[in-house]
This record gives sequence, C-alpha cells and structure tokens, in this order.
Amino acid sequence: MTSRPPRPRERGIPEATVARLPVYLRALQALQGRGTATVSSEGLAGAAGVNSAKLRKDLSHLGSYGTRGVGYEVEYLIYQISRELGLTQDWSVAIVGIGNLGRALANYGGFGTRGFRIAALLDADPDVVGLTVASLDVRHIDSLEEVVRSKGVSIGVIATPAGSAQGVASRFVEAGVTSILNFAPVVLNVPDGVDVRKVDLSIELQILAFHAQRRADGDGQAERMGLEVT
Amino acid sequence: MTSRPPRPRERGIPEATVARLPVYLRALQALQGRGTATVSSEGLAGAAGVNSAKLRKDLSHLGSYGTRGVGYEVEYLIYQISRELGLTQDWSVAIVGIGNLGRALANYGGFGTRGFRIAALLDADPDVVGLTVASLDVRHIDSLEEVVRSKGVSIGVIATPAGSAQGVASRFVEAGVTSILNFAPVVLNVPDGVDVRKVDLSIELQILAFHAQRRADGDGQAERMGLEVT
DNA sequence: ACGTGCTTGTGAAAGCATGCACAAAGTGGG
DNA sequence: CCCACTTTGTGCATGCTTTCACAAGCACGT
Repeated sequence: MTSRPPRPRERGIPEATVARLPVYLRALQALQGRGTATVSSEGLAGAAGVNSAKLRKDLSHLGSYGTRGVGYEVEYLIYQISRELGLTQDWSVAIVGIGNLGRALANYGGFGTRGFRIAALLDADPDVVGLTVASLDVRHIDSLEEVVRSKGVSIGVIATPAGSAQGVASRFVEAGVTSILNFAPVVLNVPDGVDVRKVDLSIELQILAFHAQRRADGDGQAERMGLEVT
Repeated sequence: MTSRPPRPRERGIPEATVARLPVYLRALQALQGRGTATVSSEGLAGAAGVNSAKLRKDLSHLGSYGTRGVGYEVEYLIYQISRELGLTQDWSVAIVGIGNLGRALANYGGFGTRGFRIAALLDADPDVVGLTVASLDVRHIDSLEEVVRSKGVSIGVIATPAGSAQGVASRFVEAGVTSILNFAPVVLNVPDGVDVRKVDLSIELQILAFHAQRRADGDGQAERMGLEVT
C-alpha cells in the first residue's frame, strides 16, 4: 500500500525529528503572529535555530507540505504539525507536588498553545491541600486514582521531592496513566508501554559546567598542570 | 581518596556520554548514601536506567577506574566523575526572572550536589526587587553587569517571560557569561563560544502527546498483539 | 601456585542523525 | 509558450551512538 499525495505518511518519524517539531511549531506561531503567510525552509530554520536541510528533511517525514519555489504556508504547516503532535485533541494533565515548582507549572498559562488542560493539582501535605492555586483546589494525593478516572487524566506531572516520586509514578501507572513528565531528580522505574520524560535542572547545570571547564582549560594557557582550582 | 596511579585520559568525551555522567553521579551518590562501597556496571546501569555496556563505554572515556572481577569503587568513581564534570570547583549562578519559576529554582536547595552557588537573583519588576527569596535579596536587572563582575558569575539562568529572554541573554553575554540555561520558550541567539541549554516544559509535553497519540492510534485496532513503542 | 569465576574494557557491527549538493517542481516575467 | 529563478525534497556520504560479544584481567579458594 503506497501513500497518496495528501496522505500523512506512514508511521516512523525519527525521535530526533519529533523533538524538534515543537520548536518549529513555536517558530511558526511567532511568524503567524507577525502576519507572515508563507516562509521558506531557510527562514523557518533560522527562526528555529537549525540547519535548513535538517528542517526540510524533518518536515518531509510528515508529508510534502511545501511548494517548490515558494516555501511553506504558515497556517497550513501549523495545522499539520499540530495534528502530528496530537495537539488537535485535548490532553488532561494532573500535577502532583504543589511546592514552588508545582505552583510555577500550574501558573504557567498557555501551555505552549492549547492542547493541554490542567485538570487537577495534588499534594500530600495537609497544609497545602485545600489551597487554591491557579484557580484550582489542591486535592489530597489519596484521591489520585479517583481524579485520574473522573477527569480523564492522560498525562501525569511529578513535581514532588525525590523520595516520593517513584511512589507517585507507580500510582499513576496503576491508574492507567501512560505518559509521565518527571521533574524529580530520580530515575523512575515503570513498566514497558509507559512513556517517561524527565526534566532535570541540576543535570543541565552540570553539563554546562563540563563545557565551561573544558573551555577554561584549553582556552587560557595552563592546559596541563595537575589540578587547579579558582 | 587513594593514590593516583591512573591517567586522566585525553579530552574528547562524546556529548551523549557527558549528558549521562550526571545521571551516573546521582545514582552513585544514592548508593553511597545506602552504604554501598562497590558496584558493578550491571548494578549501576540498573540504577541509572541504561544498558550496562553503554555505561562501561561511557566510563571508559574517563579512564580505567574499575576493577575486573569486582566492579567500581563508589567513592572513587564519584570523585572522578565530579572532577570530570567540573564540580570540584564552585560555579556562581545568577537567576534572572523571579516569578514562580525563578523562586522555585532559587529554593531548589542542594543543586544536585554542591558545586553550584546561587550568587544573585535579578528581576525587572519594581514590586519584586527588594524581596528576599531563599535568603537572597532580589536586585534590579540593571545591576546585572555589576553583579556578574563582583560575584564572578559564570552561569546565567533565564527564567523570564519569553519576550525578555533574548535581551537578558545578550546582556549576560556582553558581561562575559558564556554558559546560559534558558527556561523561556524562545530560541536564543548568541555568538559562537557561548553555550546555551534550554529546558522547556511545553516541548516535553508535546513530545509526550505525540507518543501517547501514536500509542492510542494503533492500540485499539487489531494492529499487533504485543505492541510497544519507545 | 594455579585454576575458577566474575566483571571490565573494547573491537566490530549495526543503527541513527546530520548536512551537502542537486534534480525536480513550481512561479512569474517576457 | 518558454525561460530564468527560486525553493523543496532527497540520495548519498560522513560521523556519531548504541549494542553485542569476548578477550583480558583481577580476586579468591584450594
């Protein structure tokens, strides 16, 4: 079975491409906001901070949505990428752990764009339960299963301390949530079929430190002299 | 703390390996906290959530720090990875944008481990300037250059709204900061030699949505019995 | 001293990702 | 209608990552 011209292409978009599609989407939305109707791969690549050949190859995985000699129609491409990413449907998100970070996430309005709706906030601390954050009542963690069921939660966000993260993850999985975004600094153990992504501040800082150190080493003069500290 | 017989190995650690070293480090610290003195590649790989061959190859880039038949000495390996990542020296961090997220970051004690010190908090909002957050006074953004100089800031964290991020980044660069961690949902434009890493909540959610949708698509139908997508 | 058992370190193969360079395809002017 | 110009979509080469599989090395018991 071969694909037709307006056909979305079969499955098999490379992971690296998937990770860039949201970046393209945001760049396109910025262009749209500025009234731009069409954009070339060169222009969009510039706005997204990638090589134009890479961008064209990425988009080619979705289908042939460009016009040679012209470029891509902004609105149409926004729609196609949104559809591919699954943003044309609504995703219910539950956030567990309403500390500083959880609050920040809850208040982070307009999740990129529509597509994500915060359905519930949960915490274990009795002093936090009952508070209103971002127009939502914070509920007790014990009602996780009930909330997942009644609100149709499909994405769980973990913003708890490290020690509680695995427990929360297991409960999410048990309740049927198969997509988890983890902000706690631990490796979560989940069964196959559950998708976990992690965001980790200190890892990012450490990677920056590595490069900074390397730059400092070879940059100055004292390249090779035992250990040196500031 | 033992002798120093081995060689530090040449520079040239693959980027993919660098990104995993912090994960190994954290797993090792957890093991150490539990009183474990040595660990095999298999054991550490399990704790870090990676393949054991990958872990061995990663560590081999740092040097030969294991003992065949036994494994790796936890304390020694912690030291070696820390040194490689540049955590044996102190890094001064300035956070710009003390909204919900900035506060969360400032209060995020124990940055993975020591090695990072929050030197300053900056904001543009007069109502925020002067507040005390995490035992630090929030200073006005206009003093960025002065703060970078006097506190020796080498890593800048941007937690501002998207619209202000590029301006802050440029000021950081101008002031001599060459490592930037960006939480704002924009692509930063910086000169060569400046290292920018970004952390983006909505991108992570969109990637999760993509996989969730794909799973949902092929799942209900008689697609394949033992499906798994990773 | 020597064999046994376990674990590291690393060739080699397979799999992905990136970027160049260009043919194919569409636009617009003459 | 045809030609010149622009820009997409992609074959191909290159380099990076992952994974396998196993020889080399070390500890320990006999």
